[in-house]
Amino acid sequence: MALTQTAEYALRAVIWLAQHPGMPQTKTAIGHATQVPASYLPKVLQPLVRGQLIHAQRGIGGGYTLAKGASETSLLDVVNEVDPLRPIESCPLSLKGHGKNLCPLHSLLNKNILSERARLQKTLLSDVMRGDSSPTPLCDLARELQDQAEPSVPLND
Amino acid sequence: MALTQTAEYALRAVIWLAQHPGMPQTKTAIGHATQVPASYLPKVLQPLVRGQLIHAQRGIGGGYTLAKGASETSLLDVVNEVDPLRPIESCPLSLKGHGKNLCPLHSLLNKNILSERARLQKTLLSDVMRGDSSPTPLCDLARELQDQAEPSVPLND
DNA sequence: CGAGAAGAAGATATAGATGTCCTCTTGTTT
DNA sequence: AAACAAGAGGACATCTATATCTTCTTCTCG
Repeated sequence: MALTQTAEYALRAVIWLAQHPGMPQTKTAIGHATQVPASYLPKVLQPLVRGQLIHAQRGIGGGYTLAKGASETSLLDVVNEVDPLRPIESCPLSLKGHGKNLCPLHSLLNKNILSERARLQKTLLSDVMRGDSSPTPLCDLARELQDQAEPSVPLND
Repeated sequence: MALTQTAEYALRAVIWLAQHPGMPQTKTAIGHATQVPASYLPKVLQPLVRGQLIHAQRGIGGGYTLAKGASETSLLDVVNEVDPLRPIESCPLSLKGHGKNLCPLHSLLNKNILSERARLQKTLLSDVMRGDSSPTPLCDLARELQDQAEPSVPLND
């Protein structure tokens, strides 16, 4: 997989937040809607809080909210907080960096990383909130869960 | 990292083999030259043997050799044997596949995977054997080690 | 044919990513 | 101020990728 599981989780959660501006979402709500383990969400989202991408509010009525507008945050911003996507600076084979001279292999691998970064950077949260081709922002399941209203008998946590 | 460590190891080893056609390279030689743990190399290379990309010869004078010509094997062929790079078929959120309808997020992530695949597929071993910009095939260290002739006192395996 | 060199294969260790749980702190509401 | 809801943070469990080691099989050479 290109991204780590944790990065995937962070993206799903933040997209969910973007879809609910001004309405704090608890970890339980987010976890349920995006199929991320609710007990793991604080771990995932905490770097985003530190990075000022989202805001966490304690107390009754609290939860997580997006810190900025959906069109001011790129997917790369999110990914970089939880799982920094670094270009290859120097060949892993040599202890001393080669400076900019990567061997052909690592030069190619680096192109992949750079292109992946570029695509993530170019894409804003607002770009993935509504589908052009597909109708649902995250996926049908999430949408269905949302429509069901809050479950009266919440699953464990 | 985009590729797993194991995939990186496999690529380094196979490139090394491509640089020594017809000369069987032992795991010790490969490991030393490419900075891959020699004790781990059989694990890494075995899928490539099964996939007919390389050939393993036992006995004195044995070792690993490339099965085909350097321009008949792509980097993707190698990567796919040790760490298959699969496109996203269906949204991970939904248990039932959505068919081709990925949500905007996974559609984007999938584009990254496809573009990575395409670049790896387009690149043949012969393309990374000699550098256009950088002079050394793998990296300086590997080249230097090669030039030192076989070490008279081999490091532990 | 016998000895030694080399890969094959499985058991076992280690490290890091992932996930859970419990306690503490913070903030809101009454 | 008291009660409670909610995130913060650390201890701990689990799973997977990575790495090692030992034994077995196969092959080459004398």
